[in-house]
Amino acid sequence: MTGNTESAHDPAELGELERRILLIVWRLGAVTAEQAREGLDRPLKDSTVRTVLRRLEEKGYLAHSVENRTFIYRPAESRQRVAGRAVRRIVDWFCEGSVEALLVGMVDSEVLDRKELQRLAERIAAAQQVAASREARTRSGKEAKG
Amino acid sequence: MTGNTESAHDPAELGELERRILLIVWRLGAVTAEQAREGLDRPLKDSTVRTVLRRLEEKGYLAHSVENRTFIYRPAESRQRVAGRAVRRIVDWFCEGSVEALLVGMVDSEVLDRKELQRLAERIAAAQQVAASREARTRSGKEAKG
DNA sequence: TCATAATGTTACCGACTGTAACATAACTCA
DNA sequence: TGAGTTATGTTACAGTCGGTAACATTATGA
Repeated sequence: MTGNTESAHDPAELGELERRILLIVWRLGAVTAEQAREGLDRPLKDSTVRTVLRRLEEKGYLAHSVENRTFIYRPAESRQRVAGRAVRRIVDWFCEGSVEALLVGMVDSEVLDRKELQRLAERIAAAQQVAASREARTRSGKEAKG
Repeated sequence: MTGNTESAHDPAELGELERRILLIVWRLGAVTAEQAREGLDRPLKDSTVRTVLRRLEEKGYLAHSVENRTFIYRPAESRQRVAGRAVRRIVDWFCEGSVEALLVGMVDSEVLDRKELQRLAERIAAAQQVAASREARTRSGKEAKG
């Protein structure tokens, strides 16, 4: 392949098992390899699960701490944040950056129906409140961060 | 053919070159292998491009017709439709089916900012008009079709 | 020190993608 | 009609990634 410089991580790059395990971590908040293993429907070897957890950490989805010699994995990012980036990428790839075009397309392809749109509009109104207050808070309190 | 009528493919499964070529087809509407090749920034062999076009057709993104012995590739689905399905999948995977949760997450992760949300809300209003009239049209005029 | 419980390391296989060479068929024109 | 041109058909190979796991090593506690 030709040298690909960009792209930190990308949910699309996740395999099925990786995704399932990631979901488990999101659901439980913090897990040991053993707990993750138990959360699966299939019986997989301990080393398999650990490998996947490690890969997820390498990819930036998880972080771990050590507690009494045992790795505790936690999400490095929220589900929504990851999903949001994934959507952003799709928009960039397929809609030339226009979120609106995407939404229109979703309606057009009946991925979204009117009812959902209605609720969406309401949610957006609410989200705008959130965004506004977040912005304010960010400006006042989070200056330290770059 | 894989007699699978729906949800067979997934934009995330596209490689870089595949995606680029698909975008070219979407942009031009209909292309020959040669035209697609010319649309690329890199100089690739004709057979390479044809292979990718064929794979895209196998995956359901493109369809072709023959015109004077020459294959003309056209999109099998609109960009937006594909993007919409991709988003739907992300929502299903990462937000447990809640589009609203996704939107909120996008705001939360600053993938969407307030300005975009504003425009989005406007667009949604417009899209609702479209959806409404589409529905009406569908009910009244398209009855004849099976 | 030995058993136990963790983690570390390494590997293999299959699928997918990028990339292309080589083979074949059909059309055109002299 | 035969050859050149132009298109498609077939096949392949190497690199990467994800699923899966065995085996090695280290630390802990009795």
